[in-house]
Amino acid sequence: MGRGRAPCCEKVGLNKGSWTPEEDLRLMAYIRKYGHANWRALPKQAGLLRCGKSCRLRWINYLRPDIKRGNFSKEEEDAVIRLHGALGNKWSKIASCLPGRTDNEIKNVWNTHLKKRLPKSEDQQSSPSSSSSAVTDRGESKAEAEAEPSEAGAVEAAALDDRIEIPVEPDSPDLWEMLDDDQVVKPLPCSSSSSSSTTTVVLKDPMEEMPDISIEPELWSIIDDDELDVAACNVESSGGEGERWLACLEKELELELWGGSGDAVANGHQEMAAEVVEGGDPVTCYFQRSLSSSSSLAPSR
DNA sequence: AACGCGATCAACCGCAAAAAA
DNA sequence: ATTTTTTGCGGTTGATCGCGT
Repeated sequence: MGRGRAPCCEKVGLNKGSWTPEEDLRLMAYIRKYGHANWRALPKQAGLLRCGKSCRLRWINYLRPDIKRGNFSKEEEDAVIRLHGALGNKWSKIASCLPGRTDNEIKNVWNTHLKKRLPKSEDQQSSPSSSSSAVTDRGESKAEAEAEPSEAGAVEAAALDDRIEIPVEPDSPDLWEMLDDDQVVKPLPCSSSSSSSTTTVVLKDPMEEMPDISIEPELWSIIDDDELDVAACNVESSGGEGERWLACLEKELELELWGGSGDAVANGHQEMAAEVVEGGDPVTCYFQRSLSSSSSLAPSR
């Protein structure tokens, strides 16, 4: 092993600053397909000129599909104030009590709105002694709110009205391996009407919470360069370019991941995994593969 | 219309903790 | 048990926007 602490990434030649739509696309596509087991290796495998740390931050604070966007409600603000009184500047702890809100977002809201709104005396008022009765905006106990997100399933699921239900072959372990925990709400037993050999997995709909992104024409040509058949998406034009792009991404990924039939799709994933190991660009590979198999994957509508 | 200023928020930086070797 | 690597956290910065003068 090397001496001393290695830098988190090779800083030279890496992009900094705001993320471009193409970078977002690459990161989303990669994580949805392969997850984020190793942030350090992720940028290279995803073909991103970014530090792993930067990718992680972008995913957690912006691209994660369960991010709640928009202004904080009064209840959320109250919860932040109470929790800050109990926990102090433990933004990640506070964020864990507010599903869909990130530590960064809460920190910003506190520093820009809530801190100055509080009377000076009230800064000390919400003391940790009140923590036993500290409740979130939904009235759950603090202990409950701090439970693992996956264990707060009922609460989380209640906030997710729109989902994608996808039949998955139970005897395709590689498919299950690729299911990101963040994406899976819960497995559902199949109804009697559906095939007895499949299990339905409920994914959060990433389209639901996505911000509007205006897409430069250049991005389409970039995607075209990767041979993504945009026209095949056939998304209604009323959705706007951002929605069109995201819907296209969603459709492509879902179709490639789940829409194909059985073994062919599973074999494709194994091949792709091998390409990743060999240092290829999985996103580009994905798009290229998508094209080559588009005849069987093309949406019918 | 132009300028200055404050507010907002995404992203970066450095450190510490946790995990792995 | 120690060292190295990776991840996560909190503080801070910088770009952008909107409002007032």
